[in-house]
Amino acid sequence: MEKISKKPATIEDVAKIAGVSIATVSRALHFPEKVTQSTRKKITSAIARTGYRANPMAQNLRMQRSKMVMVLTNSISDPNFPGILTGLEKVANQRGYGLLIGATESKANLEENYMRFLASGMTDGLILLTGSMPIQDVEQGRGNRLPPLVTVSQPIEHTDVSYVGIDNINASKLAVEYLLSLGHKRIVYISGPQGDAVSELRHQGYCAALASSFDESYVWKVNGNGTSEGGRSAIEQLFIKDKLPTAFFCYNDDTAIGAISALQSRGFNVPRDFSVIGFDDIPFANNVTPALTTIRQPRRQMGEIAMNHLLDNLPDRSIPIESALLHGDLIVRDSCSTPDHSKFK
Amino acid sequence: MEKISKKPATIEDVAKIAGVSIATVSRALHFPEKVTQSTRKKITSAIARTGYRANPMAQNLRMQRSKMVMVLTNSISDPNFPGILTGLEKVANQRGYGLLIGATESKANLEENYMRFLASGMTDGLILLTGSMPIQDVEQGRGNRLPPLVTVSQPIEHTDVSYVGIDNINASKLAVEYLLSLGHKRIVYISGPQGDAVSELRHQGYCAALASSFDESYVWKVNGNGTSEGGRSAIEQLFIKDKLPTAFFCYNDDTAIGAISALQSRGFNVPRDFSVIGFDDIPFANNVTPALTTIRQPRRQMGEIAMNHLLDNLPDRSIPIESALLHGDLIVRDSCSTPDHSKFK
DNA sequence: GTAAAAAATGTAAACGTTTTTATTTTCAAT
DNA sequence: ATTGAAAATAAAAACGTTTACATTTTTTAC
Repeated sequence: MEKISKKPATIEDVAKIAGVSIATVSRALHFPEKVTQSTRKKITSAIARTGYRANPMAQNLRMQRSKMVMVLTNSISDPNFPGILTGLEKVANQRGYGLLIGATESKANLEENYMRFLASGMTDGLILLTGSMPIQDVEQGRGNRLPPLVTVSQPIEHTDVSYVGIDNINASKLAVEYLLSLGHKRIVYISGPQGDAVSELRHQGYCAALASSFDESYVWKVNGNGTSEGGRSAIEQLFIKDKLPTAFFCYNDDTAIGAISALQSRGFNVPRDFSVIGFDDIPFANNVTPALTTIRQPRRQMGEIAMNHLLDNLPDRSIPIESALLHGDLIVRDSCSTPDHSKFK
Repeated sequence: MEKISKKPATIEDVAKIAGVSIATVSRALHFPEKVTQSTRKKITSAIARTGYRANPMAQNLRMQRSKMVMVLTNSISDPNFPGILTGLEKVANQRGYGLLIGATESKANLEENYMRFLASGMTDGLILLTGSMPIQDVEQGRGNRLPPLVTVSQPIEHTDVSYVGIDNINASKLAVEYLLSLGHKRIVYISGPQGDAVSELRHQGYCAALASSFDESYVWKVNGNGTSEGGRSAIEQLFIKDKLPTAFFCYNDDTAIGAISALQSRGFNVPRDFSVIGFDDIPFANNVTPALTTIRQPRRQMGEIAMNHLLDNLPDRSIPIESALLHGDLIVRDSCSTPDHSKFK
């Protein structure tokens, strides 16, 4: 039995046992080539004997860093969040960083809390999923600015920060073109929340796809809010009109699922009577009936790219503002088919 | 304009401006009553002028703590995870702690990584969702044991640690009794993964409910694996037999959804032909057709209780081992009805 | 064998706090 | 006024590292 001390071993204990100075121990750990083989051997055996682990707090204080990255989201329950987080976590862990998570619930006071946290230097970097730049505490111009950051999924308007996400315009175009290729002519876009930047982009893609086939009179938008409830009420809203579309392109899968549910409770069959296409490919898209045709977001990959990008640029804060636009794949399942022209007109 | 220095202000800057020693500044911050009103005023104004924020790294080093809690899960994509995490995060944030997340993906090497991290003192506490005690590095009896921990959702066998979860036995009993009350007699339990402790408990609850009505000959278990695929294949497996049940009590909602999907593709209607009840009340349980009758786990609340319990006992490590068993509520939706005795027998 | 250069190691100064101990100031009681 | 206690403050010692600088040891070249 070694000496049974309650306190964990320090670098000093190791140095004493190895018969060298603490500086040499530190060097042996960080620059093994700068230390003679023989002393290196003594040190490693001393480390083994003591079970020494460098105290990260002391390291962080000395090196003015934290080895922590914070990821800030509006809601942990966002269906896209787990996938992205998985990617973020994987590379953070690989590269020796801890991943802190924060949820603002879109509340200003919570966001402020996290800003304090970030400004205090407790994090080396920030991954933003909130879609908006956090309020900067203007009073404190001093040194407590935000750390280097990368935004993911939700672009931030008119700001010069790195962004990782998918090419919403082209992905949406892909979806709508698929509907067109099935023969649909009257396609409604059920939007996300009002003013949502991503919803706007997806609408643009929708328009672009229609533009190459028809004229403007075909673009047709109904407001949702990003939830299944929103999709449901969009359908209700639409059924007041006399003219109906044959297909729906939805802001996201939740919306699509709500829309399908509303159509079904009105006695319609999807995809026979109406085609519905979603966006995101959330885990449940495949478990819903009919299985949802949708656009897949490579969530995990987005997380990995974002974290790598952030970490790459941590040492020298010379972050080259850069956007990675991944492309979304069309996942064909069972919620779309050719329109039944005989039925509606 | 104040002096525009790049570095954030330290306690020393504040002390200098206020004309006192750094000790007094520290005291003014932590024990305001121990400092004269007049000097307190000088100090607070100096703090305001400099925009001083205590450096948490230095505090942590000095105070031998980290103000961090790690939550370790097998998979971030577990449908129960976001809810629990939301609760954990909320109170951690409220109480000034950072929440680190780690995903083991059930891989030993990753788990080892996190163990190193934990042992290094980078975390003051641990929330375990993995359902198993992490492998302790036996070589290092020294000081790097695990921090205080609380397990959530997944109980850990024969170990004396605090646990927060729901009363699986009684909740399952509730579910099965509901089926019995509808008139079902032949009820199958579709289990979770082999050897899963929670699945075992739910099976016990199932048995208990049957025991009060019938004899043992009615208990009837089919193996799933906790995924919708598992639920699907359990159904297939069952249909080889000549005798069929009228209702299914499933280990979890994923399993139930798979089972329903399998029944539907065989042309049956749920709940007319078969009743299916799930467990968890995952977010999608309400969006599936038919909307799933299930047992709700108060995930958020579980997270809150667990984190409060952990944090309460951090100062003095006198953790009283304590289990909080919440009760699960039956959420009646559309996947169960009275059995159609005329049809099957 | 010696001087110079190179390599290895040691010393000590940070990093920014909290807290123990020592000192000064205030105040009450004589 | 003087003493003693109490209250407020200051000085200094941690906490455990990394690293610039100083010193010693080894190697190289003559």
